[in-house]
Amino acid sequence: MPIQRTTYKDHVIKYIYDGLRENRFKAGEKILESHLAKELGISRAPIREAMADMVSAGLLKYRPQVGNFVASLSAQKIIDSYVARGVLEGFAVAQGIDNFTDEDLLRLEEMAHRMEQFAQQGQRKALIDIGQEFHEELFSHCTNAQVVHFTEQLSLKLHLLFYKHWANVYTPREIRDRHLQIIEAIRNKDPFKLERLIRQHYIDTGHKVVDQENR
Amino acid sequence: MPIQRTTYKDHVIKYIYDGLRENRFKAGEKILESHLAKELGISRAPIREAMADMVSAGLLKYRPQVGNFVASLSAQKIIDSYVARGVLEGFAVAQGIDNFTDEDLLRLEEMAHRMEQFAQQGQRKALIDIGQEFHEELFSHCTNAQVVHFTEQLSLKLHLLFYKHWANVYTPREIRDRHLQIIEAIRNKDPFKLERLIRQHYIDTGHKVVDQENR
DNA sequence: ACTATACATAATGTCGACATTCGACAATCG
DNA sequence: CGATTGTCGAATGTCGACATTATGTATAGT
Repeated sequence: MPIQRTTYKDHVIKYIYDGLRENRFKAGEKILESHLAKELGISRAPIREAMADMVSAGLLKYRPQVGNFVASLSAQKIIDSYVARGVLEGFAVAQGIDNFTDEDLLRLEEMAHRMEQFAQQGQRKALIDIGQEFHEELFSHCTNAQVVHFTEQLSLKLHLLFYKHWANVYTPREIRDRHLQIIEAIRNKDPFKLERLIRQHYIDTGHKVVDQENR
Repeated sequence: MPIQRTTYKDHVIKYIYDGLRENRFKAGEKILESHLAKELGISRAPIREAMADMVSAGLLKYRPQVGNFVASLSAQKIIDSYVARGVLEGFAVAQGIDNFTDEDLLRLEEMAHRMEQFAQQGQRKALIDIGQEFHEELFSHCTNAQVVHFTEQLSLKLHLLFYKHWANVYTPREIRDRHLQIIEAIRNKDPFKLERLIRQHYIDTGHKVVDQENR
């Protein structure tokens, strides 16, 4: 694997992203280039580039001649993002339905059960990591680069919400069963049902996250 | 409509975009910042920002410490993009199927017939403009901001190919009939068929564009 | 007291220059 | 002669400063 030289921009992106996750940058708040520049001891150039990147990722909002603001995710936008993800992932997985081997399915089943355990034990981070792994495995058979790209873009945005709420949205058994249902649909080689199932799963999750958010 | 102050970056984006359309920038070719800077008589800063934007739009490819290159759209990538667009637009239109009025449908039908005429008369630009209008009308009832965003991003990329090939991909009658089919599915209030229809339409188009490209 | 204008402050947009890194060619060695 | 290493030019990454613009405040006018 070719290592790639890390530039200041990447550090700044990570810095802002972590700040968003830790809620140090609050929704709607303006992020001053000069503040970050002084804070990180670098010039404004790499900071501008980093923020431009995060704007295109949907994490920041940019107003010309004014500056960059933390994107405020309204309930509707959250739902829209989850729906979009469901549409894309539903298609992606259904499209590659014939490429799953029995071993893939066993591995996925094992993950589903481990997720249940972690959820029972309240191990948030482990649960989220396995969840990520599960969906990466699902996606691994998708050959459509464009769909993969969009989905990754969405992941970046939704991961912030995931991290805050996902662990509380479903009971451990629900988590297990929802994932087992998907596996079952793959096993039955029913792409239409599989696509509908995944799409609906994300729609449900979106609504639940919003409910959790308005608390 | 609030006018927004135009900055150098926007001009540069348009400049590069036009260059791509006119094939002055060839696929795989490197675009030098200093070259554009001298050519446009401005500094490198706005040019860097413009190119970063086009990278996130998928029109350029960026290699750290090396520079920006014109994204070379392989046959597979072209197909992938059309498929992705079909998936998104299929969902978007189907989701808003109940919001179409009879007048909307009549207007769409009229467009379909005008498209046939323009195609017969070889009026490429008019044909493409109407086509754009048709799809905007379809999309106008989609309330999912995220889906709309992705689709706009794709439009930017596909429009380049559209502009080169679309007019030659279908016969005038095919153009009319394909669009009338979509209208008919809306009229029948059958969201599942509608979604499949639109998705398949883009998949077909993608393959035909690729065939046209390899000539 | 309220509106409108003018001003002051501060942030963004842009610039030119320097530092670092890449890619190609030349030189060296086996 | 092929491969590796060294060198050099050029392009990107970053910087600090200046120009332009937005926002808030003070002032003037009715």
